[in-house]
Amino acid sequence: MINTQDSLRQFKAEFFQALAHPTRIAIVEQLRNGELSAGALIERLGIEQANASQHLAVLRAKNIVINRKTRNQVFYSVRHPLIIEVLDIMRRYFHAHMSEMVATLKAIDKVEKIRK
Amino acid sequence: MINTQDSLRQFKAEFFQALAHPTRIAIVEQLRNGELSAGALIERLGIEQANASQHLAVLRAKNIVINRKTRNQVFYSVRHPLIIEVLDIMRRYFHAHMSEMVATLKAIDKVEKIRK
DNA sequence: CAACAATATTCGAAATCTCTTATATAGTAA
DNA sequence: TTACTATATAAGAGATTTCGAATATTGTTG
Repeated sequence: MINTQDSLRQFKAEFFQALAHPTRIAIVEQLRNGELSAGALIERLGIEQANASQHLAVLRAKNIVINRKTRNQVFYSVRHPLIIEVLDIMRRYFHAHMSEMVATLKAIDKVEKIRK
Repeated sequence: MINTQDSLRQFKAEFFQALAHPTRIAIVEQLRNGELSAGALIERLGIEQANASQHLAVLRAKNIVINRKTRNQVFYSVRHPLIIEVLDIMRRYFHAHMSEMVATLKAIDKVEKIRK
């Protein structure tokens, strides 16, 4: 038996899966300030053309990016501003996380010094 | 050459990966209002004990949940409130997404009707 | 101690993901 | 048409994820 809750979780899981790769996160971040062509993305990220195209296909499949074809170029952009918002929260989370990790390392260091 | 940007993206990707499964999202959602024992989670989610334990291990490894052992039980809780915040944004994103999907379906439906 | 309860870990098979290489498609220009 | 540019897709190998079954660990109780 499948309910709305399950569908919602499935949806969220697929969304997270789509962003669960450094290259795809880099793509979305590059598109933060507006659209870029596939070629521009490839140049900025310094990755293989086929690889970039595959990652873009993943992001497209999950509706995280949309594309617009003009002449023989394809321009990509982030489909919804909330996606950028999620990444921003992640940055805050990362910083909070990092602070804690640094604090923990300092504490360990202190203990090490006392031991000597 | 590895820089902070890359580490940050790696970190974000691993975080997303950790949440990229319906069961793990369900776990975090169950822990939204406070800690629960592993047993309580298993009961609420209706999944295999070993499976739950494996998913909890993934969430632990990425510091998304923390645990506290008391007697012969283990109580889990979400480590950082920003994680809940991310899921909340996801809910908003989902709803925005759904509205668009419904709108699209209605539009298609309208076209279908006009055709007949 | 033995038996039990709660949870974690290991193992192996199936599914999924990621990368590189090769090829296909579509638009443009000569 | 042929050649070229930009992008997408297919195919296959290797890595990772996921699950259930079995087993291990740890704390409790009699």
